[in-house]
Amino acid sequence: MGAPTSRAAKAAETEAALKAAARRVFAERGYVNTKITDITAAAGRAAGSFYNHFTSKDELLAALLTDMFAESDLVMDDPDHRADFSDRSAVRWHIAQYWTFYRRHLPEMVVLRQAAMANPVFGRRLQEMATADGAHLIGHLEPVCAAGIPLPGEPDVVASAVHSLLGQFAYTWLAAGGDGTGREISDEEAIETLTEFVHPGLAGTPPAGVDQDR
Amino acid sequence: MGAPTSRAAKAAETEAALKAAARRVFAERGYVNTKITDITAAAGRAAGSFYNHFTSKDELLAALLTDMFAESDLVMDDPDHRADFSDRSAVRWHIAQYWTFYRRHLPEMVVLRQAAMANPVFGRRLQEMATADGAHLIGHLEPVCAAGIPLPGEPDVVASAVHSLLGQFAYTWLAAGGDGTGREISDEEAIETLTEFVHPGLAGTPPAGVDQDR
DNA sequence: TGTACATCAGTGAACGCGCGTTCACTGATGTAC
DNA sequence: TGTACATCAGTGAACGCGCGTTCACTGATGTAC
Repeated sequence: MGAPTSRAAKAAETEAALKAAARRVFAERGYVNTKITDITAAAGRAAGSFYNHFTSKDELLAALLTDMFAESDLVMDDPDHRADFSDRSAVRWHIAQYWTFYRRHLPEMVVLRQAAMANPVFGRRLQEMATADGAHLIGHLEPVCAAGIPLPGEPDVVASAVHSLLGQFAYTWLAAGGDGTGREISDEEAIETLTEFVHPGLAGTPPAGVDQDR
Repeated sequence: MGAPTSRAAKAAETEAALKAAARRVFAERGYVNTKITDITAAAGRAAGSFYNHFTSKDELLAALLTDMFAESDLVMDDPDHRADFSDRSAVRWHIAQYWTFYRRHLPEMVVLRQAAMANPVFGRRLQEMATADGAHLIGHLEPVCAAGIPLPGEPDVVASAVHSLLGQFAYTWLAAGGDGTGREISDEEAIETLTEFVHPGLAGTPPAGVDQDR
């Protein structure tokens, strides 16, 4: 920020301004409705400036995604990361990570979803994300299987179900304005409800509060 | 079909041909990537013909949705429709209905999703669908609550979670080509896994196969 | 340190492609007498 | 039943808007001597 001196610094600043502006404008109007001049205008630059940094809107999005994935790799290295999904707090931790990650990267997540529908390249990108999350999840389901607890189905299908639930639920409440009744949801309530909903099905335990000796 | 005689019949046939062509082309290229001339070409008509029947692509989509919702109202009147979600087969029936409906109306469901992201009118339409499904679901959760079984959260949030799961899972496997591993899924496996995943969390019962007296 | 030239980020008016939309025309169906 | 005219679905070439993209230009930063 401020007044950059060197050329490289000025260029970097403009590029960052374009990215930041794109995140804001994407969040407001969505990907397809955003014109390149909307981005440059929001960044306070001339239209032509865009092409000094990106060849297209798609490439700008790809750059935003690269930034995002770099961060997501860091999250997975957190020492609180525990493996056994029969442990409720391990499930909760993962759900909380997903939820807060989604919130932090709302523009990217929403736009990726949108771009995936129009452009196969981003479609594959989104699918790869799902595959990676799935593989990770399947790893955590191993201890459950090993304990002889029956899953609701094949591990990969169960993983995809969990991923579907988290992804769409987060999109609905964080991006699409909820269920249409005007209700809002707190992070706490979202994470708690999802945990309570997912955990019994995965860990083979009855939901909290159900009488177990009858 | 064949050679229509009256003007009205000919017009109706063209309109039907445009709708049918739109469904096909939408399914192939998606909504935003489909040009009006793609639709007319697929229907074997001239470009100008389109405007005798619809003022825009959006209006054509609205017409397709109207047809679809008319059918969805019928489905709900099925006599097999049972209310108590502590009954596993009632849950399964609803999931099966949703799944097969999604499959039958794949083009509409996919396109609505896509259009909802670019056009607030369709965004509201999709939200209304979710609200209606939610209200319906909440009705079925009443008996569960009445039996003193704790739900994973507030009924409206739980309803939205179920809706999220079904909607995204169906989209993933029916429209987006699965989880990226090339795996396919049968109707039977999808419905069974979803039921097994959802039912324990809703009905307060442990998943099938878990030893209950320990 | 100073001067002359080169380079490069940024500018914004202008260009041009793609696609939605129009409209004069055609030929078939409907109506009047 | 026949003729003359009106209506209307469909046609497709042409028009024009919107927006992505270019490019000659500006002024500041960097380099050579």
